[in-house]
Amino acid sequence: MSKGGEGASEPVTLRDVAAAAGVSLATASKALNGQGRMTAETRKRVREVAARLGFRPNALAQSLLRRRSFTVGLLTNDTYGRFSLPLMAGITDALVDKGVSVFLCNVEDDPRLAQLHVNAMLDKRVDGIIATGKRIDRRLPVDLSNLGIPAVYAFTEPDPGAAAFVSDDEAGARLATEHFLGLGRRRIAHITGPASFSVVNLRAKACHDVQAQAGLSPFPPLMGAWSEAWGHEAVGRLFAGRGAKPDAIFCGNDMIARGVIDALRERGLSVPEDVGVIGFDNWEIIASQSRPPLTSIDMNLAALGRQAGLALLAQVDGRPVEPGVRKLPCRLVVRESCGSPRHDGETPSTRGG
Amino acid sequence: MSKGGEGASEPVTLRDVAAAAGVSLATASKALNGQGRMTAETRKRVREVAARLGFRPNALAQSLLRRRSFTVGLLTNDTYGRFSLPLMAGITDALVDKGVSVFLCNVEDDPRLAQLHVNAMLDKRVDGIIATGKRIDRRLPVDLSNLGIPAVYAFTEPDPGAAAFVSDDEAGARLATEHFLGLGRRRIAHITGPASFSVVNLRAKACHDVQAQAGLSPFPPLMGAWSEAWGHEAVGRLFAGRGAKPDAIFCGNDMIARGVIDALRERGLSVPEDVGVIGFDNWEIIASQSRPPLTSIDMNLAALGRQAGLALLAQVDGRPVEPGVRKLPCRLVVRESCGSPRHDGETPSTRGG
DNA sequence: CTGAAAGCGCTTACAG
DNA sequence: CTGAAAGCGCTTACAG
Repeated sequence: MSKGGEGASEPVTLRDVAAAAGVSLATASKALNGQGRMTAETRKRVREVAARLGFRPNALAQSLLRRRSFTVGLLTNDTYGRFSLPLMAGITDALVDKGVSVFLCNVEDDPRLAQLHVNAMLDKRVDGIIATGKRIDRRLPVDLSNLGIPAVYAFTEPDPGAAAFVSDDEAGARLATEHFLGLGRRRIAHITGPASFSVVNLRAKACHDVQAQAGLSPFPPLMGAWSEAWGHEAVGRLFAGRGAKPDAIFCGNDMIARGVIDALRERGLSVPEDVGVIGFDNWEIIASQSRPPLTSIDMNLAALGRQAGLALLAQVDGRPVEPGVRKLPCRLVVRESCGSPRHDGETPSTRGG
Repeated sequence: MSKGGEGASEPVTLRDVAAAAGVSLATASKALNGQGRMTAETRKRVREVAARLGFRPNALAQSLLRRRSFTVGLLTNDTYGRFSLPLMAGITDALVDKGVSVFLCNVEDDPRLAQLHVNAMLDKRVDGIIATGKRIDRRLPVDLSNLGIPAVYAFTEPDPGAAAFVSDDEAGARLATEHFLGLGRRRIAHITGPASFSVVNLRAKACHDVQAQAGLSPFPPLMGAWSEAWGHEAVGRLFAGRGAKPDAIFCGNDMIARGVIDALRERGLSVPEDVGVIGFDNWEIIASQSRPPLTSIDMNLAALGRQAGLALLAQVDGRPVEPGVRKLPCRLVVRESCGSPRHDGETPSTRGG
C-alpha cells in the first residue's frame, strides 16, 4: 500500500509487471482486468506485484485498442465565468468518477480559434464534445453536428437534432412571483435586462402570467441593461409617476437587484418591509453581501453540468438520448430581502411546464 | 479544400491514405511529416489524397510512439472563478497554438478528489501539470513534486524547488500609491482584506513605504473582510474621529472599493473630487459599473497564465526553468475614480523589486 | 527514391 | 489454467 511515488523517470509497464510476477503479458493483463480464468492465487500475485511497482496502465495504449479515449472536449466562449465555472465543475465532477477527463477549450467568439480547438479534439479522439456558452440563445462559432462524435449542449443554443440542457427560466420566474404572492404581496414589478435576450422575454411573460392568473393586473416589465445602474434608474421610473407603487420587485439578475435595493434605500423605503426584492442567478458573492442579503433564483448550473456530462456519456455508450432542449428547474434561495413567508403551509413550487 | 466532414463513422487512417495514394504506409507517413526523401511529386500526391480524405492523424497513436501526449493537466480549487478563468484562458491560449490541450481538473479542497484527478492525469500520460488556486499563499491539497513529470504553479503556493508565477502585489500597491501621489493627493488610506492573507500585508507595507519615502506619515491600514460591507464600515471609522481625513483610499479589492464609494457618497463626499479611490483586481463588471467607474489594479492574470503555460512547455522540452517564485507586474487601469493626472510628465511605474 | 519490419503499451480471440 | 500471436494507428531506423 505504499502510495509514495518513485520519482519515476520511466513509468513501469505491463511487461515489467509480468516479468516480476513470472507470468506472460497476456496473463498479467487479464489478472489486472479481472478477465479470463486463472487461479485466484495467480491473480492475487500479479495484482500485488503491480501495486508494489506502482503500475498504472497507459491510457493512451488502452484507448488505441478500445477505440475510446475516455476524454471529452468542453467548448466555451465564456471568459467571464459567472455561468461557466459552476457548469464546468458540475461536468468534471460527474465525469471524473467514470474515468473520463475533460479538455478545456476556450474558443472566444472566434471561428478560427474554435476550429483550431475542435481539430485538436478530433485529433485527440475525444469521445464526445460538450458545448457551453455565456448565453442560452446564442450558438458557438462552430458547427458540431457532423463531427462523427456525439455532442451535447449546456447553457447554449444547440444545433438542430442535438440534446441541450438549459435552465427553465420561466419556471424560475414563476417561482419568484409565486413567492411574492405567498407573502401577501400584490403589486409586483419586474426590472430586467435587454429585450434582445430571449430569457428576458420568457421570464417577463411568466411573471406576468402568474399575476394575471391570480387576478392581478401586473406592471409592465422594465427592460434595460444587466447593470446595477439600470436597477437604480428603473426604481426612479417606477416611483416617479403618481400611479400605484410596487410592494415587490423581481429583478433579472443580482446586479440589478443591488441597484434596486440601493435606490429604494435612497428613497427612504426599506427592504423587505416596504418592498420585497428577488434577484436572479444567486451569484453568491453579490447576493450574500447585499444589505439585506438577497433572495435569489439559482439556475442550478452545477446540476445542469452534471446532467449534460452524463447525457454525453450515455450517447458515447450508445444509449440513446432524446434530442431537443431539456429545461431544468431553478431553485429559490431565500435570504432576507423578501421578509418571512406566511406560515400557511403553502410553499412556492414549480408548476406546469 | 472541402472542409465538410463526412459524418465519419470510422475515421480514415494512414493506411487508407497510403492505399489511395498507391504508396506504402511508411512513405505516406514521411510524406505528411516532411520526413525522409522522396520526389516532390510523391509528397504532393500523398498530401492531396490525405486532404481529400479528411485524414487526421490519430494523436493517441502518435503519443504512444513519441512518449509525449501533447496534453497537460490543469488543477484548480477555485470554483468561484474571479481569478481562475482569465488564468485558464491565458494557459489554453498559449498552449493551443503549440498543439497542446489542457485537461481541466476541479479538485476543490479535497485531497481524495485531487488524488483522483492526478491519477487520471498520470494514466493519460500528460506531459506536465499546472497547479492553480484561488489564493497565492495556499497550496493545493496534493503533492506534485514526485510525479515524474514537470509541474508549474500559477497563482498558488508552489512546492519547494518548483517554478511559480504570481502577481507582484507589492508593485501593484506601489503603482496605486504612486498614482495618488502623482495626482497631488497626500493623505492616502488603505482599506483591505483580512490580515491572514499574505498579500494583504505585502500590499499594506508597500503602500506604507511609498508614502514614507515621500515624506508622508501614512494612515494605519484598515484590515477587515473582502466585502462591500467592510468597505462601507471602514469609511465610517476613517471619518469618525477628529483627526486628518484622507483624500485618497486604496482598496484591497473592487468590492471593498464599491462599499467605500457608497459610503463616501452617503457622507456627502464626492469621488473623485473630494476623495480618490483605487480598487484591486480590475474586476471588469464591478469596476466599470461602479459610479464613477473605478480605477483599479489589474493582476494581468491572462498573461500570467500564458507564461506559466510556456514555462511548463519549456520544461517538457527539457529546457531548464529556474525554480522559485516569479512575480509578474500588475497594471493600473485608469477609469474615473481618481480624477485626471497632473500632466507633469511623471507617470507611475513599477520600481525596484 | 521507396518499402518491409520492428515497436510504442496494451488487449483479446485463439490455441494448447 | 496459461501463453503466443495479432493488432490498435502510427513512426523510424534500416535495407534495398
